[in-house]
Amino acid sequence: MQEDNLKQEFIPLTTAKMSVSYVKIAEDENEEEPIEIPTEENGTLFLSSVTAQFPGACGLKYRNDETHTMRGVKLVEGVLYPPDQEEMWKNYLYVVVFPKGSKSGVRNDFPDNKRKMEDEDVQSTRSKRPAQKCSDLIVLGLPWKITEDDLKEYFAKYGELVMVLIKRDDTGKSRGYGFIRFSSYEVQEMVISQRHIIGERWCDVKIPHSKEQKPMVSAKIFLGRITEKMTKQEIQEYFEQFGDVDDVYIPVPFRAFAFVTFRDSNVAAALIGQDHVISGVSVYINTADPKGSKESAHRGGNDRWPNQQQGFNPRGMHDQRGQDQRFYGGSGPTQRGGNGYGPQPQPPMPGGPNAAANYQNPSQGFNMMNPAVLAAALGSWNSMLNGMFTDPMMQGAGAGARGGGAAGWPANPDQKREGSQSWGNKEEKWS
DNA sequence: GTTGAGCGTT
Repeated sequence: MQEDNLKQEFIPLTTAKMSVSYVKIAEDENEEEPIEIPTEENGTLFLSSVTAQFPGACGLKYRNDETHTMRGVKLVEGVLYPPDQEEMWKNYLYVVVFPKGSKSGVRNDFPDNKRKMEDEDVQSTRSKRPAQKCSDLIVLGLPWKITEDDLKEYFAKYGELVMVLIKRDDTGKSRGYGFIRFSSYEVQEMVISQRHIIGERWCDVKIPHSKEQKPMVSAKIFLGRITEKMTKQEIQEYFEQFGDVDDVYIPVPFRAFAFVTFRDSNVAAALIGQDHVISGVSVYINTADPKGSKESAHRGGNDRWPNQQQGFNPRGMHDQRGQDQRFYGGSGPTQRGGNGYGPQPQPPMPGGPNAAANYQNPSQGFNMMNPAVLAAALGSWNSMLNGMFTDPMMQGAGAGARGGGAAGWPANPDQKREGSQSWGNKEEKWS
């Protein structure tokens, strides 16, 4: 019978031998130029493939033909499933879904989409490397038998992993928890935001307690004396010259101040204490005081800054493939000399090397060669002379010690004692 | 050889 024929022709997803196809995806429906992303061989689409192009994405939706409403795409454990088993992804244009209230950032807040974003903006939007914001994550509730490979396999669906580790006792038995680390902060947030089933057990991924103290270096500055006429865009555009701006926040009942969050906390740090003129208005910059609400405008430079440890990773353990440690170029004046860390000779600052040396404690590896930071620092020259300069970097933050901890893939395969583990083969790219 | 909230070497 006909029906049987039809049935025979139907090939289940699992066994389908389909050639790789592409799915059109864009950030919104009106996008002129969608990106085509390849599916897996069975027709599914890894969310990680999507986040590779759209950092921070947590799903897909599309407008279906019949009801003309938006439909979400089925997502299970990082795998997106085509809406139709026969027609698969069809020719729909899929729209990226971002987590609610998440840092998809300033870019969506522009009132007029028509205005093309500046190159810098595009760069920061497309950048897949939010750099140093990732932290190790603890995975609780693991089945005893799970191995690092299993963990790796499970979480690789979400994004690029940089470290996987399962805690064991002396005998090699799993303690039922482990640590992982992603290279993308967006992925990290997404993974944390949901529960996971790993080997038949519910597992939670959290920021470990040992890390909670370090609230991610503050890249936020306080901006005082702004006027009501100033817009977010205006402020953002101004500060982009010093580095990528992640967010600008202006309290709604106007209160004459705002917050600007940079991508690089060093840029923020270098701006502290300065006066800037934006559209003819003199504004002043201070620390954002992340903690309580201490109205501290004039402090003698004892504001406690969160530890700077994560900022510059001396061993670069989480960037295996030379992800950029260079900073945002292009905006700063001169200086592109070395991209190294650590002790730098006094940068050629106008006005005297002594002051420069004073500005930076070389042992902290504060990188004055970063054009953006340098630019910001140059701007603070006046404030320095005025004695208003506060040096958050001088705090002995002890950048070493703990930072390099247990992260990184096992340096030597010998680490895998107790048979069941296997770091075996495909580790080239990880080591 | 067991167990099921927690928090990572050396």
